[in-house]
Amino acid sequence: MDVSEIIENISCNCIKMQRKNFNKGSIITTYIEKRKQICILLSGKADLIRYDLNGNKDIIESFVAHDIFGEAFYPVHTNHELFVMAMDKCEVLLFSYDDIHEKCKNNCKFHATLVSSLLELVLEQIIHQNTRIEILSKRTIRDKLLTYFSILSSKSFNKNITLPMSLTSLADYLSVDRSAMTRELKYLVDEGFISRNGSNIKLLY
Amino acid sequence: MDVSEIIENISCNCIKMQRKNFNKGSIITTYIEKRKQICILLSGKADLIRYDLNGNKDIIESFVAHDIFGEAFYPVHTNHELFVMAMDKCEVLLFSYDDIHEKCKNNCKFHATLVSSLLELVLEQIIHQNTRIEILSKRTIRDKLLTYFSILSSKSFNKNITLPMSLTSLADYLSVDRSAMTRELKYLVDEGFISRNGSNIKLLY
DNA sequence: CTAAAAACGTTGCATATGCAACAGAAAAAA
DNA sequence: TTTTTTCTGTTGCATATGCAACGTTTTTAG
Repeated sequence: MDVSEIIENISCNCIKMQRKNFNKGSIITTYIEKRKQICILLSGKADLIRYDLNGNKDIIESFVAHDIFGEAFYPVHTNHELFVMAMDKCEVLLFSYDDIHEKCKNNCKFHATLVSSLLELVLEQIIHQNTRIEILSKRTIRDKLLTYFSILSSKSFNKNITLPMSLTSLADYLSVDRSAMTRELKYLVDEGFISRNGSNIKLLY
Repeated sequence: MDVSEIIENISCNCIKMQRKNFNKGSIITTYIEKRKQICILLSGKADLIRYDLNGNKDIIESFVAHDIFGEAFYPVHTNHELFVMAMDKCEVLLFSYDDIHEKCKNNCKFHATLVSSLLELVLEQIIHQNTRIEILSKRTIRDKLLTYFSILSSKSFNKNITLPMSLTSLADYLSVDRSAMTRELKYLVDEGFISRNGSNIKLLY
């Protein structure tokens, strides 16, 4: 079962699922006091955001269709306020992990397959996170960029890649200063590691 | 069902599971060509290791009992060699995600509960990773340390914390230079943010 | 179309941090 | 025990990078 089938089977009466629509800019959920909530983004784009102690906005994660998120994925003692904001018109499936985890009274087929497809979605999520960790654990902007590029490149089997986000967002994703990143991009071009035309980048190594 | 129950029920005949023992220093698995492998560490300690292009050893993750790992959690196009090495005597459960994911022919109870408890293990894993990402995305050593400390502190509800690993390992976990980290620790003491006695640290803020 | 907002490219400067090297302390192995 | 290995604390130095500031270009909204 894939996500679309989950939606079709939403009628299952042992699990309380909500399907909601959100307009751009509205809050889909906050990570406060809904410990077991899980959300699946059916369509649209949404960001997991925090304002840190200095008041700076951090985009912690960006979600697209079929991504899974929710307070269930965060430690109990999350000391700063996290919330997910719709960056576009969004359609979201919301439910509680408790409902999934408890044994289904009706032993319904839907329940079992839902758990199974959830597991699959979550595995996807882990892969994303491992990728992110791999990049973030590089110590220089250069290494972060090159690692990011080579992951993009190996995904598409192509030395020519197109950045899927703005440079501003990329800097945020890599957790580096935007201007420092631009500078490093220039160096990479100057030293012949890459060529670049806007967001089209060619790996020359 | 928790992990120990999984082990007891290993007799399930629809899923091929192996239970193996490893001595300190031996390779538990490599992340090459076993795309769907999942491992559960039943006891012991193990590290996910890579030698990067410069020949430097990277400890990407450290696993303890009940942690879950395997190539299934990594992107298909992992261009560097990853392997898991036992850091102690280890007991490991190995199986393939394919076996889990395919519909069980016998519709056995074990299969369903295994998927369910796997989901739980994987959720734990995601929480760990989110924590790691939160720390790694801080831009200074100071912020990484303080974030790490405050997470430790909120877990134990105590301003006095004991580092659960050596400073050398911590520097690796935070992806920073060890000597630079020691220096920053000293600054934090000097400026009155923390007091420290070996690996016992008291948060003064 | 026009106005507003966001993204981009650039630069000077201060400093945080990686790196190398070393010696002493602590822990592990023999 | 003794020996060996790992961990720790420190420092000098070069440089990578955050930060602030600015004008220009591109995108979005009205």
